[in-house]
Amino acid sequence: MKISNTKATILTEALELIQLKGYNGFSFHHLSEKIGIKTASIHYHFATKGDLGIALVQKIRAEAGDYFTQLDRDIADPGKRLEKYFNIFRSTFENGHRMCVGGMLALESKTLPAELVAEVRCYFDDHEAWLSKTLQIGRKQKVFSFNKSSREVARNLFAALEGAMLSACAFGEVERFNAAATWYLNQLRS
Amino acid sequence: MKISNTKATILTEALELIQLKGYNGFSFHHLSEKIGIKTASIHYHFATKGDLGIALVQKIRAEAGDYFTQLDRDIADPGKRLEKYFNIFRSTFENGHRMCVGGMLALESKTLPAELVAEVRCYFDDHEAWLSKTLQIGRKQKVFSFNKSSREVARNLFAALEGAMLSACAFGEVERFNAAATWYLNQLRS
DNA sequence: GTCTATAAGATGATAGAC
DNA sequence: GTCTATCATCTTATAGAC
Repeated sequence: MKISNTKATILTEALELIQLKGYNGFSFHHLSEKIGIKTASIHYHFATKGDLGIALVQKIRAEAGDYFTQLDRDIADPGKRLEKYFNIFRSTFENGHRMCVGGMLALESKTLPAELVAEVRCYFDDHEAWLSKTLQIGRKQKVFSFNKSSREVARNLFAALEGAMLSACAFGEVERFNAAATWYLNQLRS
Repeated sequence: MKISNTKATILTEALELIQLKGYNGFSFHHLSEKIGIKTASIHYHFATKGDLGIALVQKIRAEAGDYFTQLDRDIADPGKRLEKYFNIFRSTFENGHRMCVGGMLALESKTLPAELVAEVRCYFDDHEAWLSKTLQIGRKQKVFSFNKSSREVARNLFAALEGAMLSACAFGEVERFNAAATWYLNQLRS
């Protein structure tokens, strides 16, 4: 689907603001100053703040889906594939110490509109489903080794990755993410 | 140190609000309604919202310190000690799906006063230091097994626990915390 | 599509009476 | 210590001109 320039810019800047300050930590005014547009104009594109949040998560979910397809197509080894997947998070943090938007919104769940919460859960589902599939393939190829179901391990791994991002954010240190991610990966390798 | 009744009540209710909605998701008005006191009265006890946050983290740090002492004294086996430590997080979540306050504030760091951020980092340091000590003892007793320094593993483990809480909060499911925590623990056991 | 103007409520904080 | 009253500011959102 084609999205107008302004609409896309709003989503891009809103993403950064949420990753840095959270949904409750940014306002239409912050957005308007970053973009150089009045708050009323933002409301033209997104009726409410909740609508903006929903559109934002839908957009990043679609982008993640495309990236998953790309990883599956371009990288044969499930181990390398997983490493490359980890880079999404690392790059996010390296780009101004941003948090994963899904994890950020997850912690703010109790203050968000229900439809946005639902979208955030779909975000988790997407990642966990891809991880599950990748882990399963890797186990079949003897690249990974684990006892529980791939679905459960995927959940644990994704949770751990979110925690690694949180820890990195707490101190502003990428190294915290890297060390944790490496540890998790080594636990899974055969 | 002795803390007046009202002051203690404010801290107790503020803790719940932050664990549920985050620092930016709660207001003095929310607090005042829960406690049955006017917002002006809260300002008598804590000059600013930041001061309230700082006092709150200092209080829970002190309580955690007491609990660490208690665990070290009462539970001989490092494995059991760690399991019991995990219960802090489990109970927190089971009590109304609350997030760990340290992890919540960590993600809001970029919107918090500097002194509060420093306090949050001390909170992380406290937990990681105790975990490091416990892991080291456990390794000496062949209860745990790991290659890296106990300090690094402690960081990875604490990050993973925060992630497990985040994941549980995302879906409102304790099981997500339990499954992740069990997995982490099994990775460490000899 | 974007603007000005404005509404209506929330928010952190203070002054001064009781 | 707690209250009423009040403040300045911020926040989401709308109406209507351009």
